[in-house]
Amino acid sequence: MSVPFATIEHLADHVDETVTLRGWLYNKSSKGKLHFVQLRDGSGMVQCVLFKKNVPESLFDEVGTLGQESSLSLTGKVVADERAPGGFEIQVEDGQVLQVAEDYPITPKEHGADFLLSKRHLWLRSRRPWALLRIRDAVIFALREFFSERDFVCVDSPMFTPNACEGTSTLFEVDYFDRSVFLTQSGQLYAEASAMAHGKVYCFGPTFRAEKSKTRRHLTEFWMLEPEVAFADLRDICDLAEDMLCHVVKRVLERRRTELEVLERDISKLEAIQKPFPRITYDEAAQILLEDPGSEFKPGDDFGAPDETILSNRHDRPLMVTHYPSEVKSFYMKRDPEREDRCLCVDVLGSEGVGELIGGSQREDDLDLLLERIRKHDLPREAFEWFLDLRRYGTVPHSGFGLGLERCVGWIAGVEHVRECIPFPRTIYRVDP
RNA sequence: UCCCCGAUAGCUCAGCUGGUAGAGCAUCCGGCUGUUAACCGGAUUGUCGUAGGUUCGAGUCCUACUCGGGGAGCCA
Repeated sequence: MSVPFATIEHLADHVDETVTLRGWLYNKSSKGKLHFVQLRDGSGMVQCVLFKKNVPESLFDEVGTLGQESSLSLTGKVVADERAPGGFEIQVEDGQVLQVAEDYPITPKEHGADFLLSKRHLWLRSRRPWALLRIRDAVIFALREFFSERDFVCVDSPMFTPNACEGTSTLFEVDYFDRSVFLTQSGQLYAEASAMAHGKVYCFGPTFRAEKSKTRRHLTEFWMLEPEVAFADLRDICDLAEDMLCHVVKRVLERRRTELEVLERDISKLEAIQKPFPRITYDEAAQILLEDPGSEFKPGDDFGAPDETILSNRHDRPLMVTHYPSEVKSFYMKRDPEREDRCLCVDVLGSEGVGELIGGSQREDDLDLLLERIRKHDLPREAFEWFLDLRRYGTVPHSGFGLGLERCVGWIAGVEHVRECIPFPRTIYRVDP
């Protein structure tokens, strides 16, 4: 008689049945003639109980010597037991050890960030990274679902680009046959081209910044989702960002409860993420900061990270700040027709003081104005000719934004550092493993 | 590029005004039929980041360097 395989995630469907689980030994404690094995199989973790009198003696002895992360399969009856973490346990009858692992470096005790990152290929197996990357998966799925339901087409932008989108200091240069090209730092310009073909598009892929940033909010390689919508104005794009964030949070709450609990996330903070998000202008935000003794903000400046924290901490949901001074923003953003020194842009600051999650704008759709800005910013016009074509042939008002995936995951999961929100983080001083 | 902090056992750390190195965990041995980071008893564990300097004597003080962490700027 063959025993069916089961996954720990779906054990509730197999109560009082005998199943075989295949996985790794996460932790073990022995009490003489009794072993408790915490088995993980990728889908979850469950306690397996081996009584000496219930299993083959060789298996009992062998399990007694197993080190952390040894691979094995265990067969037994699934029973509900209040004493077991998770509510279920396996009363083991038989099993097989696949490999005896020795001296696994990551113990159940505390470790430092440097050590864990140097062992990232193994650290992925630990509870916290496991939960976090499953939340990341749910965020990605929910984002694609959201845009698909709204008839957006996913049209990805290239990774290799011939030139900078804004300046050249933050680009990684790559040998490309007999010339050099750069790794993209934004898919936006290409997304604008795609939007003129499909109306509503988004691109989603890795993005590279050679900035020497060393903060909890920065990676040199991160994932960015960038929708671009023809005929949309600033207000449309703000509405879109708001709906998108609400959808993603709702889905994570539905599908990743267990993982949020592993991270000890305060669920009520996520349940508060509902429409409408507060929207204020740069000038209103500036007024708040000028009255705050904790801020060093000066009128006309962009907001620093501490300023963003002050602003976002005033609300229990994301804050949208619009109409920044044109001077501190990019050349492609459209000016406010009512006030030339302000542009039609929005930054979305996550709640709980996490800072910028989204940056977006209505795009400049007038050829002459765009030419003038390219000149003013000293950008190489030849490189932008294809982009200018979009204004020559049927230009329309259009808008878009960029969402930093890892920042979004960190915000939802309540995790401070973005390096935990991507499987293998790349930072200025770390590209291994 | 700038500012701040750190580097001692496999891991996390302690080591006072300078006097030849310590704990917990991991590992190994023994005990235990309900553990939740199990517990109890025993054992093993070191180029104190590197190179100079001061000193009778440096883990400790000084200088430089290397590596890493946090932050600023910039951004998502």
